[in-house]
Amino acid sequence: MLFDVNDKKSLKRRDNILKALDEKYGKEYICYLNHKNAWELLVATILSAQCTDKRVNIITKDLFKKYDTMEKFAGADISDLEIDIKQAGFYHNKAKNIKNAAIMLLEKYNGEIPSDLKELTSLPGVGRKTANVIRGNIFNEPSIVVDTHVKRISGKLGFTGEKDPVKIEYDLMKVLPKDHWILWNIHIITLGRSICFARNPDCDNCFLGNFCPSKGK
DNA sequence: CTCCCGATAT
DNA sequence: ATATCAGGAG
Repeated sequence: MLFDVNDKKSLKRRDNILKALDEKYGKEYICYLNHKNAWELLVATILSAQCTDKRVNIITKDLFKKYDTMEKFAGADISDLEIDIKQAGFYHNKAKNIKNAAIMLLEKYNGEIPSDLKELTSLPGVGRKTANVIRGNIFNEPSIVVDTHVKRISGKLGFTGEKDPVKIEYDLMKVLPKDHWILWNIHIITLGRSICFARNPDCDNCFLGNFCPSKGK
């Protein structure tokens, strides 16, 4: 049961889902990663790859005290930084990427975080998902973040049949009204962590009910 | 497609 | 033991 932009029932079902999400979770652009500025959000988002945001917030609490400027990350001893972020997993890559991203930002961007997708993804460790988090959260640019929850649940809801995150992003751009692009990720993460679990979705207690074609599966 | 990788829940 | 977690790069 795939979404069809020319089908009134599809549009109605989409609107019902968006309305239910808005009423349940609100329309505020909340962020689950603790940060005080754009750079800290970038670091936290790099760390969040294949790691819970809860764990990231534990790590960054001390990390952002020890490295309180971009310059300190740029000059960090890589072995020390690896230990500081080890609990996030993939720590060799992440430590190197965070340090090199800081260096590149200071050299090429005067220490400012760019808003352009190409410029953001040119930074080491920053892919499309991380770049869109920054664009949406820091610059308020309509952008769809396709993470593991959006990938899984957008498929369940019949909003995409794709598996490639970029194709999913383009499908969702057609399905979702632009004022819900940023909200979609926030709402779907909240839903995915509380009801629509990856392992064992709690369909019986899901407020989307029959709006979801995958109910009970 | 594979590798990177620790912490937690089931 | 295994699946999963705000993915990215080679």
